[in-house]
Amino acid sequence: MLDQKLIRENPKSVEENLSLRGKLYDIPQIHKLTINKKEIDVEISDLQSESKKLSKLIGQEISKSQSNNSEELINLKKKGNEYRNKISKLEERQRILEQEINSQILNLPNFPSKDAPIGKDESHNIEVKTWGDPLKKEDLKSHWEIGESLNLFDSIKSTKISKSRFITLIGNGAKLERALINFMLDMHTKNGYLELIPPALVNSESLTGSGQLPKFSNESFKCSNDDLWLSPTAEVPLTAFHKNEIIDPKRLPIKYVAYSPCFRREAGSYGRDTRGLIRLHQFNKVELYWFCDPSESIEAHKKITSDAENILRQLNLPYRIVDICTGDLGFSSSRTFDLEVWLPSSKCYREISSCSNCLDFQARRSSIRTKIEKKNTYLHTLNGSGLAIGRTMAAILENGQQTDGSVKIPDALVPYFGSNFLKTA
RNA sequence: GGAGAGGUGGCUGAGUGGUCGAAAGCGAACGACUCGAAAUCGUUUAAUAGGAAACUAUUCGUGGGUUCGAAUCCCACCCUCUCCGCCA
Repeated sequence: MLDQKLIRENPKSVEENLSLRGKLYDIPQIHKLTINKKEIDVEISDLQSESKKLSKLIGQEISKSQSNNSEELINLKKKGNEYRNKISKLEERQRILEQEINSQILNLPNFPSKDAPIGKDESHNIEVKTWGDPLKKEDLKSHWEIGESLNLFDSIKSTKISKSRFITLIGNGAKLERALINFMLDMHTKNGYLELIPPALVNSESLTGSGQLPKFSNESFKCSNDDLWLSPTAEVPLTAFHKNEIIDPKRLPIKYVAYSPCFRREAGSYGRDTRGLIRLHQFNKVELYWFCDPSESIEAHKKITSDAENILRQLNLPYRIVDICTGDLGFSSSRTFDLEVWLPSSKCYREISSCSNCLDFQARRSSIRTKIEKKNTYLHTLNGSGLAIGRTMAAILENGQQTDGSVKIPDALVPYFGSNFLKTA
């Protein structure tokens, strides 16, 4: 959430900053509302002050005179009543304005960072680094072909259970999924992250706090009888974990790693990635999350990205890092580095992790602060996948495929998986 | 799901219509004493919004209501605890 005061006092700069995203936002409109509300705030405060003084006076008079319906008292009460009427009328207007302003501000995305490349869409994203040698050969199988031949998962049967875009992992497929989760959690906890397993269902307030609501209600599954949603990413419960808190600066940075299932409706993606493990309504993910001092978030962003990268290196999967341009940035993010893993069958890099610096955007929405020189200050939050499990499995299957149809398991994963190769049973 | 109890500052906990943003204690900070410390004594110690400041307003789970005036009375909701039921 953007700072209401900033919009009131500096609407031009807000508008300029947001325009980098390549969309129009009606800041003058909101600006007018905030000015209007401010006037009413002052007016109400003045009237309340008067009314409070009067009430005290009445109290004093009553205790002095013993009787409580002298003519003087009746007049004073009448005056008090007038105050009350005036105030409640103003408060009504204040409430409406507040709601209007709030709903508009909650729909404004974060400011893009000055360092993010300027551009309209993903074609303007910048590749900043590549690692490893992308496997380029003809006759390479897709991961879903490999999965089928090695009987690792079944999507057809899963449509009976649920619908399309769900998967059932089978035998070694299930075991590989489990191995990947454990491997990643171990790597990150050794590296200073505290492990959390948060609830998979989250309430509306939590989704609003991290930026999924109100704008993207279409992208999450909602429970019909409760104010609960299936969490689309552990970023949501992790942000909400410290909602409405003032965190001792000595505790910062706080670094969490969380395994969680993630649920996404994938509305509007009909026909894309319909096969395999790339785009599912339910997938597992290990998520990294930082709460840090505002002065340290740029460094933290580099660190969280390299912590995610570390997993890809350990697994020996070729990847690249992409600096997301202003027009392609997610709603809550000011700067994002995507990690993209090489998928030989489609001869391209696919996103496997998105590492974002949200600055104080989520912290303000969720009211998470720290003390800096005795002043309460919104801290900064960062998140990054470390990594998406399904896509990692897809990458291992495709990059590790052998001519005999088996798949080589990356060395670092062998202790977790229990053997060097995936073969037909 | 049923019955009961309760939600007050960093914590414990008093407060059932008036000067209560809230006693007392604990904790914390600072000062005195001390070579230093402990103990003791003294002072200070909630947040938010606005304001350069003085100060003003709001906040006793949340939202409404009654009243000149609400932590206190009324209504709705949320949450926690205990007991019963059900259950992995």
